[in-house]
Formats: sequence, C-alpha cells, structure tokens
Amino acid sequence: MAATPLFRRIDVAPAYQKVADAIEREIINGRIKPGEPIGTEQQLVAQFGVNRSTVREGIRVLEEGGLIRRDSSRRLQACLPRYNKLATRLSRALILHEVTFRELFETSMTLEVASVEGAVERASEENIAELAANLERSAAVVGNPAELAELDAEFHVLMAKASQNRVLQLAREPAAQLFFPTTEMIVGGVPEGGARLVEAHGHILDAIRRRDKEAGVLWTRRHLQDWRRGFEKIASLDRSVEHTYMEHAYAARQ
Amino acid sequence: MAATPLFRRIDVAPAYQKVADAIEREIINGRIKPGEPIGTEQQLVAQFGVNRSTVREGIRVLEEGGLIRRDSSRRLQACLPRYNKLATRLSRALILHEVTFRELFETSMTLEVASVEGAVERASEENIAELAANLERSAAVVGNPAELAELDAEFHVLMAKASQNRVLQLAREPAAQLFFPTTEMIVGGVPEGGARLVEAHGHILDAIRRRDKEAGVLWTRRHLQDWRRGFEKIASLDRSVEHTYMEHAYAARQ
DNA sequence: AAATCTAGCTTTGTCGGACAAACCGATAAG
DNA sequence: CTTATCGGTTTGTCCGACAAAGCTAGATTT
Repeated sequence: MAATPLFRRIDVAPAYQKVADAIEREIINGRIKPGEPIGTEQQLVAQFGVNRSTVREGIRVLEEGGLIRRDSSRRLQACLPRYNKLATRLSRALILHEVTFRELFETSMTLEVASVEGAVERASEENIAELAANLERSAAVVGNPAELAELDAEFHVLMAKASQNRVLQLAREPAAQLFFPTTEMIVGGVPEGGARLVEAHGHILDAIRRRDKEAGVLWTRRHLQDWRRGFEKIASLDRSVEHTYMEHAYAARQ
Repeated sequence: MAATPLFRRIDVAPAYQKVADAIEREIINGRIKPGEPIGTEQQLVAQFGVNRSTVREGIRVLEEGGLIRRDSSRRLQACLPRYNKLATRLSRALILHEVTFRELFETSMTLEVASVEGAVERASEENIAELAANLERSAAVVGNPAELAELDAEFHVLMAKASQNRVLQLAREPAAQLFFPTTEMIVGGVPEGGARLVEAHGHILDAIRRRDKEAGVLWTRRHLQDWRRGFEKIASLDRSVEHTYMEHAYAARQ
C-alpha cells in the first residue's frame, strides 16, 4: 500500500450535474422566478468556471426536467413545468411497465369521480362556460369519432380544471393520456356511442351546474362504464397497453 | 429577395434532440430491452455520424428522462423509469405551482382510499407480510417521530403496492412525496400522535387481512383526518407548500 | 497451477478552441 | 417612418486533447 493519499474523492457528482443542481436550486428557492432569464451560456461558463460543453450538458438536464426553456430567440429562461410534458414521461413509463387497461380504467374511474366531485363543489362560472362550449362543439360532431374523441379528452381536462385542485389535475394526467386516446376506437365501434357520450357529458355538466354531487358521480360512473363496455368489445382489459397503441398516443404528444 | 432557396429549413430539431429521439424510439418500441447496453459514446458517434459532444447532450436528455442509466462501470444501458424519480419531478412542479396543502390533502384522501380498496381486494400474502413487518417496526419506534414518519410513508407505499395497480401506485406518488414528509412534524406535535398512527395502521392491515373493504376505508379516512387535524394545529391548509418545507423533501430525495 | 500484480487499452468527464447559421441591435437608405 | 444592411452575439456543432477510473490480459509470485 503506497503512501496514503489522505482525504480525497469527495467530489462524487460530475460537474454538469452540479451546474444543473445549482441552477435548479435557484429556481426552486424562488431566487429566479419563472419567466426570468438565466443568462447566456457564456455567462454561465464564467460564473461556474467550467467549460461550455459542461454547461450545455447541465442545461440539457434542466430543459428535459421542464425547469428551463428557450424562448423564441433561444435565450434561456426559467419556466413553470407544464404538467402535460411531465405527464408524457409518466405515460411513457407506464407503457414500459406494461400496465394493463384494467389498471388504467380502475384508476381513471377513481380520479374522474374525484374530479367531478370537486367540480360540483367548486366550479366557477368560467369553468362552466368552458364545459358548456365544449359540449356544444361535441354535439356538433357527434358523428365524427376522431373529433369527438378529442373533445371528450378536453371535457375531462376541463372538469379536472373545474375542480380547482391542481394536484388532482396533475395526478390524473398520466393515466388520462393513455386512457382517452382509445375513445376514438370505441365511439367508432359502437352504434349510438357518440350520442351516449354527449348525453353523459350533458348530464354531468347539468349536475355541476345544479351542484348535485350524486348525479355528477352517477353520470361520470356511467360514462366510464360505457367506455369499458365499448373497450371490451374490442380488446381484453387485461392486455397490456400495446406498443401499437402507444404509437398513437406518441404521435399526438408534440 | 435573392434566388429563392426553394425548400429548406425542415430540419428543425437540433442534432442532440434527434439522437435522443432515435434512442428513445428504440427503447419504447422494445428493440432495446431494459437492462440491455446502449453502446459506448464512441459507438454512438460512429452510428449517428455526429460529434461526441452532441451525443453526450442527447444522452443527458435521456438520462434525465429516466430511460437510460449508467451501470456500475458507467456504461450506458436502457432501464425501466423509476416511478420515484419521475415523481420527484412532478413534486417539484407542484411546489413551483404553489399548490396548497388542502389540494394535497384532498387528492391524497382520494388516492389512499383507492389504494386501500385495491389492497383489500387483491393483496397477496407477500404484500400482507410486508405490511405486517412494517407495522411491527413502527410499533417499536412509536416514540421517535422521525423514524415513525419514514415508516408511515413506507406503509402507504406498500399499501399502494398491495393494490396491485401500478397506475395507482404512480398516480399517488407525486402527492405522497409532498404529503408524507409532514408526518414527522405532526406526530411530534401531537401527544399520543404516534400511538394513534400505529393503531390506525393496525386496523387497516387487519381490514386488508379480513378483506373487509368498509373497515379499511373507514380507518384510512380516520388516519388521514388525524393527519389533517394535526396539520391544522401547525399551519393553515390553504397555505402553499412552503419553500422551507420543500427543502426538507428535497434533501431526502437522493 | 492458482492467485496476484502490473501495464496497457478503453471509456468517461472535462477542457480549449473553432466556425457556420441564426438572431439582435443599430445604423444607413429609401 | 419604413426598409435594408452590417456587425456583434449566441447557439449548435465540430475537432482534438488529456486525466482519471475501469477493464483486460499478460507477467509475476507463491
């Protein structure tokens, strides 16, 4: 054993990670507010005393995490992570873990019911107006599965928004991203499927308007059970979320 | 206007992004299975025909997304995204959006009740054994708020696991990461708080064993209501998840 | 011969410098 | 006042290089 070096190797984290962590801390602690500029790469190089390549690797980490973005002119700025983008990562994880539609359905049922309960309790006039507008557009495309499916997904997003609970909004997003794209197949495959969907939405909105929680929950349950019946005509609930289906959700993520 | 270039600038995505997308596609489509090696940076340079710096930026993106990691010897390999790590990103987002404990509590109530219902229905012997082991350890540290809080968080993770629903497991994680770290403050601040917590866990486990859904839900509700009462002695539910508290959750994330 | 050591090759993390394209700002021209 | 032009910046990418750590395989020791 050679002369003991005596204290070394505490560094552990690579420099690019430290750069990312340092910037992240500033943002989380609120010293850099969303929308504020981070500075140019050159400035970061000067501040951290590392090479630009290293800074850039750190930036990529934060960018992927949704903490910073580049504005129109490509300058760096802090930003509020979009639920949507993060949820996409989670949806991807769910696919890789090969979850089944049964798991998806069960959890969505829980979360959508919670959404409607919150919406019945706390929906604002504006929330209700948005839902009403969505319903109107839905009624107009009742024969078009593709457009109707998109509006259905939006209806449920609006319902979560109307619950005024952002944690719930975020929690339902990953499952919803995988769940709702199937609507198109189902509505297209079941006669009167579109009409039933719009009818359910109508009753749900009505319940929210009347602050009638029981009715809201009842119709939300029916609505999802309808989905389930439709789905089971096409595939087994216990099959994993297929890669083929994944590609569908995937193409739409941009 | 000079001689029109006639078709250009479709490229849009920078090279490092394309590298990341290309590797991501291979993993999502299953052509590279979790655990399999991606190859060295040098090989990727050769395959994609770009510079190593560019490849490395792409790698950082995927690493942050949880799709690839470096094994003990720092070689790249595909991996299954850990819910935990992704949930950390979401928790961070929730903090930045300044959600309140009321939102957190409401959503956690929904998700924990769903967890216990699933656990009552589907918990395996192994799940029950894990919960029992946790309970035993909890009983032993009933006077130590820090350790008890950690075991409480674990109990709820195990309950979600016992529900055999991975979508639910994932959906509850972000809220749980913010919710449960407060347990320590609460248990420490309320006399008999530790004993009540362990008692509740005991009743919940008992209900799962007996497949008694009603009792399971009842005790889970009581357990969370206890948390709420304790919390309201310390702070207002309508205050946003404070930065100070955030730092607590933050330090523990590694 | 089996275990151990050592030297060399590989790979990663980091650095410095370079350049084209896009963008910004300000000035000059209509 | 609007439009065109010209530098100066900044980003995205490339090249080459090197120290530290890991791995491999031949050399050495027991």
